[in-house]
Amino acid sequence: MTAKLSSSAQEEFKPCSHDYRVNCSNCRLNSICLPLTLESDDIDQLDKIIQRSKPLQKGQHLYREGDDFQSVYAVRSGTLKAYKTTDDGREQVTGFYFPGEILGMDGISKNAHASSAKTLETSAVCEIPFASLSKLSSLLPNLQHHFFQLMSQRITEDQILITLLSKNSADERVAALLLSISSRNARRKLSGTHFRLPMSRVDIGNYLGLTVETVSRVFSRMQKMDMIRVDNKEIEILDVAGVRTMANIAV
Amino acid sequence: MTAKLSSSAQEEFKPCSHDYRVNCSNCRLNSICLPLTLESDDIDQLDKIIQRSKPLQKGQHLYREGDDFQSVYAVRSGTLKAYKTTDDGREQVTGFYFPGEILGMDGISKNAHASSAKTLETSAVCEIPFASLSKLSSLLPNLQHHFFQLMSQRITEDQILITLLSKNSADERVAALLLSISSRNARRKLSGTHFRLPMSRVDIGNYLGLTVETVSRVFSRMQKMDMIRVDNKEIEILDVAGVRTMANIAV
DNA sequence: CGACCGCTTGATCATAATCAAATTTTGTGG
DNA sequence: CCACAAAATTTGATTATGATCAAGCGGTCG
Repeated sequence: MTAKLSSSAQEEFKPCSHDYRVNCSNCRLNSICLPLTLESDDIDQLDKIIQRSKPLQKGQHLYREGDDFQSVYAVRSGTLKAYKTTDDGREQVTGFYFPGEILGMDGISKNAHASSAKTLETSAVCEIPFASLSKLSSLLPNLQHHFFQLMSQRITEDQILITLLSKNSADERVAALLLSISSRNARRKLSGTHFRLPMSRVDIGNYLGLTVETVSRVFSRMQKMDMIRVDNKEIEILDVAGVRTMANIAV
Repeated sequence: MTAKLSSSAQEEFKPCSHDYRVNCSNCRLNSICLPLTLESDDIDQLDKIIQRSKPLQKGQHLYREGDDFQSVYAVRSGTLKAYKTTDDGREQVTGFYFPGEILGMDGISKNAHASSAKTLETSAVCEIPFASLSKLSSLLPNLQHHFFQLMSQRITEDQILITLLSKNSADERVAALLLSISSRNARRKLSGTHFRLPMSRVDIGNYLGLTVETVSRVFSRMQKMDMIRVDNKEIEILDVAGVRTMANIAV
């Protein structure tokens, strides 16, 4: 299974990763990220509490399950996976995080991170100290509301995953993941039909409750049906309607 | 499979369902519910925004997917299930809600309920208008923080369910659900070893991603192994350690 | 160059789904 | 309170989906 993809409409995605003058006001992600609903003055206040780190290398941890909870994080560039370790030492991938998305909110309830977060490629994040965010939220109703919305959205999306795992076949799960990644790319003005999967087949299988072999077979089958073209991690969706039909869900 | 259970250490659970003088201060659930972290004065303020309804009959909806989101709800007595309807018309049960637990938070993100909620038996709820709660949260940092914690807890619990669905066998899933219900009963000072399941086998299967038949078989198997005694909806856990071993998870 | 890793493909097996039917429980009306 | 219908649950037989076991391929890195 190696259909060479010509060139990849790829993330030339370093939204100022190395530019320390970046701030929320001029970040190209601000329309999908935390500042979403804020007025310009309010964004400046938010900006003051945010800490921008230097990029993390592939495979580095942002935090680990059990670590003291101090902050939530917004992905600035790259991709991360969140995962829990089960009692018998296995791993469960609970989510993938793309630029503009917020992770770490599951640490609030116990004041300790409930999962680990690891980069899948070189990535940069904005650290948002939760104590400061809470304080600011009390002052800015828009911010408070938006953060409530973000948490609620996480709940809603987890419920969609629950449904997927509970009711859908291997084909449907894989197709749904492709559509999810596609729409998240499109949201960031990247190609929704031609992209590079930042995660391994193992991670995909783990996330979807399937084995690597099954994931691989589904990709092969979809390629044979001319729904997608697969070249290693490069994916081209050739027949969006077909993939939607296979997913059998509204994504 | 009919091992008659002598008498049921049951919920004589009407924490003042019909007593309209009830308020958060004197509610016996206040130590596990929303007022958890509040000072007495603050509880009174919270109390003012809460609306107590008359009991809902079995099978009634508290809200439906798509309804305008106005409020979250605390269960006062009885049990509810939350469920989503998939595109092809099937149902996915996303959670069961016992007294002291909060539901409806998934409606915040889109300002419309993302799932439906239906009573499994006669139940009473406290309605908490979200606009008022938000406003009050800005004034009471403890309340804001506690509500953030509640949402975070929902996320954490959903992730546990995701892991269960993704990695665990039918036996493990059913055993884990029994332990979950057991511990939630214990939290309310009810028996953790002898209780009545408020939901049907269909609902259990639906929630756990299994068919009714499989759920029934697992119950039978557990009974044959003298881990539990089953009499219709009455469950007695005879061998807690055994059930824990079968669940193969820390609940 | 060779070892390793990630991915793919094939063959076989096991778990839970599906199909089918009996049995119990529940609800309703007389 | 009983009779009957409808719904829920249990049990059995068979099947299908995806897991497991096994092997090979291709690329990368020391």
